[in-house]
Parts: sequence; structure tokens; C-alpha cells
Amino acid sequence: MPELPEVETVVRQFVPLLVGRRLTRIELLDDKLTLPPAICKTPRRVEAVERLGKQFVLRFGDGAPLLAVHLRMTGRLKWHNQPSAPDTAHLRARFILEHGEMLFYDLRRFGTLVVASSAEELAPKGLDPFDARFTPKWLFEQCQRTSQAVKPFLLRQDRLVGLGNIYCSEILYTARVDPERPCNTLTRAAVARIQRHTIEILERAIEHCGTTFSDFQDSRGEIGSYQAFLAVYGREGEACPSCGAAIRRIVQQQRSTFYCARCQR
DNA sequence: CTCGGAGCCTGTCTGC
DNA sequence: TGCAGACAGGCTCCGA
Repeated sequence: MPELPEVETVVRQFVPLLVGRRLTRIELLDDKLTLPPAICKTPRRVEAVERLGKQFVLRFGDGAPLLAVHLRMTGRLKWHNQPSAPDTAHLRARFILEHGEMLFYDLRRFGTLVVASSAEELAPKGLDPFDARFTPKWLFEQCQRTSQAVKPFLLRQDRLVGLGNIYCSEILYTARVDPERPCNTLTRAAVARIQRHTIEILERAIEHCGTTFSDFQDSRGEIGSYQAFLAVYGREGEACPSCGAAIRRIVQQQRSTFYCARCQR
């Protein structure tokens, strides 16, 4: 489910709810999730809530270890401060504070909790698209090094972090680049379009609180609205908004790719 | 080093 | 209605 814009949305919503507050304990409700018992039992103050790649990260005071939540496909974080008991279906962990709790739901149980002593330890290998080093020149150099098809390349988190299956299709459509084009055959101009539209599409998705299909909900259980802007993702057979040709679906590395064969070269 | 495929899970949807 | 199969937004591991 969540790609960069969805994680960024959840982080921004939790900042005012958690920062400066005291996390009293963590309850794990799924055998697959493990954390050191001391981490679960020791109360500590939340110093910051941040996004690192697609990870949701809690930073604490007193040099305490950082805690990262990776939502993977179907993870959701939801704020609960009602007197009534929360919904327990697919509830995997509860982060209990004095004024409410952050609930971690995860239908498919791919999500993970990770403890790390530093942000460096958690930081993904790839560059964040909002990092100043993410330039057309940098991306062109990365592309020159591989003959991999450009769409699976953009999905790789060890080069660029944050893009998932939805936004890769949308970026390549907007940049008018064929998803099967080997990276090292792309022109500088095409790479520059990919770079520019990556930033633009992610910014716009964040403004609209992300994309919702079925699983993504933000901290209030509400849904993002960016799906209304998707030009090709999930639209096989529909008319390309630009030329009217039927949008195609192909499979690359067992993932669906949607594109317009007439517009994207 | 690169690349592609299997696997992790549980649910919904489609077609017979 | 029942049932099998496809499919789902992420990522890691393994072998070629």
C-alpha cells in the first residue's frame, strides 16, 4: 500500500498528536512482531516523528533507540482516543500514550517494527526524491549504469526511495517514457522529465493526502484523494487522457504496469 | 555486481 | 451458492 506520499501524510498527522508526549508502553498483538521487552515497557517521551524512505520513525529523548514502523502493503496507523474500545480486526500493535493510543493495523501482516540505535542505521540506501542531490544529472548517471527496464529500476529502493507501483506508472506516463525502455538508452531529456515529474507527482499526491484504493487510510481513518488524479494506474482498457488510445496493462517483475503505448516511447 | 523469480500473508473479486 | 484462481500498493532472499 503506502508509498512515500502515504507515509508522509501519516507522519504529518501524527506529529501534533505524539511529539512532546509520553509513550507509556507498547502492546504487541501478533506473533510475527517482535521488539525487545524493555522497549515495550519503558515509558519515554516522543521527541520527533519522521519519515525515512517509506518508514514511519519515532525518535525519543535520552538517547533511547529509534523505533520504525514499515507499513509494507496493508499497514495502517490510526489514532484512537475514544472511551469505546477500538476495532480489533487486524490490529497488530498498540502504542499507548497518556492521552490516547496509536494503533497499528495490518491485514496481510507484511508490516514490520524495527528498533535501531541511530537514523543512519535505519536510513535506506537510496536517495530521497526530496533530497537536493536528486538532480537530472544524478538520475542520468544512475541510468547509464544499467540496462534494466526503467519501471522496475524506479521501483528499486537502493537507488531512489519512496516510489511504489502506482507512482512509477504515473511518473512514466507523465514523462512519456515507455516503462520497458532500458535505462541506458534513455536520453538526457527523457531522464530530466522523469526526475521533474517524480517530484511534481509526489508533491501533488502529498497535498491530496495520498492515494486510496482499498487499504490506505490516514490517522483518522480517512482516505486520500489522489486516486482521482491517476491517469493510467488501474485503468486498463480506458482511453488515454492525452491521445485516446486504450491504456495497456503489462506485467514486469510480477507487478502490473499501466501505460499508453502511443504516448510513451 | 546484476537480474528475475519465489515467498511472505490474507483478503476480495471474477468466472465457471 | 461454491470453489478455484487471479490479483493486491512492498520488500527480502536466493540462485543463475
